[in-house]
Amino acid sequence: MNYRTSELAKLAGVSQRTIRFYENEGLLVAQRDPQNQYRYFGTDQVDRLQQILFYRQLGLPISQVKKMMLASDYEIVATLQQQRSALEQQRAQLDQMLQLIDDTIRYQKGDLEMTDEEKFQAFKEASLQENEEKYGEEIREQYGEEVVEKANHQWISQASNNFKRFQAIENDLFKQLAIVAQTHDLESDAATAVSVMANKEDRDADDYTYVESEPWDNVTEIKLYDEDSDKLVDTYRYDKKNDILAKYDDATSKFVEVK
Amino acid sequence: MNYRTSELAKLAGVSQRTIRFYENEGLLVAQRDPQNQYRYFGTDQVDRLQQILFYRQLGLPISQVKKMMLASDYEIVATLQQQRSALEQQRAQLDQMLQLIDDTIRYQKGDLEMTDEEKFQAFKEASLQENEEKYGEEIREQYGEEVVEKANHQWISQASNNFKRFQAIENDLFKQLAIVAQTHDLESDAATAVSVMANKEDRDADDYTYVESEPWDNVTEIKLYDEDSDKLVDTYRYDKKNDILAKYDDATSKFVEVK
DNA sequence: ATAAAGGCTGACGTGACGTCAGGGTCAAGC
DNA sequence: GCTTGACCCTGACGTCACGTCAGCCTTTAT
Repeated sequence: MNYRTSELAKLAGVSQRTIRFYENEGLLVAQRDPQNQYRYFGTDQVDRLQQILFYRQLGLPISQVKKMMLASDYEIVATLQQQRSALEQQRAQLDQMLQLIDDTIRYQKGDLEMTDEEKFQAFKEASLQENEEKYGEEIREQYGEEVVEKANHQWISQASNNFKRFQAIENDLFKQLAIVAQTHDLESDAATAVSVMANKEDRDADDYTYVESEPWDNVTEIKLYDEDSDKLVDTYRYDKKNDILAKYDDATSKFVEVK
Repeated sequence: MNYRTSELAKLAGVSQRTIRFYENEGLLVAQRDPQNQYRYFGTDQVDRLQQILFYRQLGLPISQVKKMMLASDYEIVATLQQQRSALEQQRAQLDQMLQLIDDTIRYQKGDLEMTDEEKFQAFKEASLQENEEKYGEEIREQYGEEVVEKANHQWISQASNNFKRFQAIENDLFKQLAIVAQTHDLESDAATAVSVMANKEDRDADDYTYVESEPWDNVTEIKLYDEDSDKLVDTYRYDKKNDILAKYDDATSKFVEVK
């Protein structure tokens, strides 16, 4: 059974360009129709392509894949193990980034119950300690004191920067949200404001409320109540992942995207 | 305090190229010495650079970073949330890869304890067409939950491929090349055979030999020796990319295209 | 016979820089 | 004053794994 470029591409779920690229690189071998230069791939090439995609999936660069296709079992396992530890390292880095974002976002939560000084101190200490406990030893062993000190310094500095920024939020965000709730003006700026607020805990105010949500929840429901009657006015859903704000429409009983 | 390019670079732990790149992109602003065009960065730019690197560390592309530097606090937090879920997705993918590698290594290690005959049995039973019918559809799908099965299949598949190649050599190509070497008939079919053989390791035979070559080498040199005298008879060069077979001409000391 | 569909080969684009090459500038030592 | 070496600058090309044309030829369907 012979496949043409497009067929093999469809079979493997990759683009034709990818097939031709692999063939050019020597990873796949095609027979050519002498008449029109069309490529024809045999069944063996289907397996080969599978093999290639398998290695690519693991994040190996093409150059490595080439070697893998010729390597002995032993070499293959060795490379896989190497790749494993590389991926593990990447995962640790991702965890660190997630922490960084969470810390940055969560910072707003405990905000209100502390004085500015306390907040800053707590943030500073917590972050540093966490980082130290988690990664301090490893990093120190690997890179030495200086780099760690420098990293810590940068962290504090960064925290300070972020803190300053959130101070700005502190000063006017709540006011803005109050305005949003009153005017029901949920266009661009307001929508964004709501999305920010959506990360807060349950809160009561005269004229609005919103459900609790963690930073990692992808969809948040926000309910707006009338100032006096305490009656539900509107329900919104914010999809953080796709940055879509939708409003509940009573008529159709569905959520309709806002703006 | 003003920093020069190299100083700022050292301070932030990035390359000079990075600094200049950011300045070109408008992310950093430098004053220039009118005499020599040297860049000078103020302390505000140090903060800015830190901010940039913070966002870059979170994996945001430069285009996003640009927006972030101008965005309101609300928009910044919203973006951070989006980025968080993106990073989480990446982490899930990494976990999947790690699992995939682990399973593969486990399989491979178990595989090593199998005798060659057992291996042979494993793929002998399943013909290629069967494999294709069985797994052809699955190929189209993204690697999902049946990742392990597929990985295992691929290992068998690879073993099968190796075996088939070996079989092909023994049964057909080797003899073909022998014929080629004897008759010196290097027309199309022969050329193809040679090109296939060129992908194999060094081998000795009575009447031919060929140099080692990787599949991605574009030009392969093939040397043919006399059966008895072991004397070099001809040297060929096969250009895979352009599918040109050339023969070394002693008279002109050049390679001349065959056919 | 014509049009649509599909194949081919270049060749440029992507992102965030790394890495020259070629040339000007500056401080120090002779 | 001159050389040396350490800096600085600006293009411009290289990286990686393809995506995306553009231009042209062939096959297939109507």
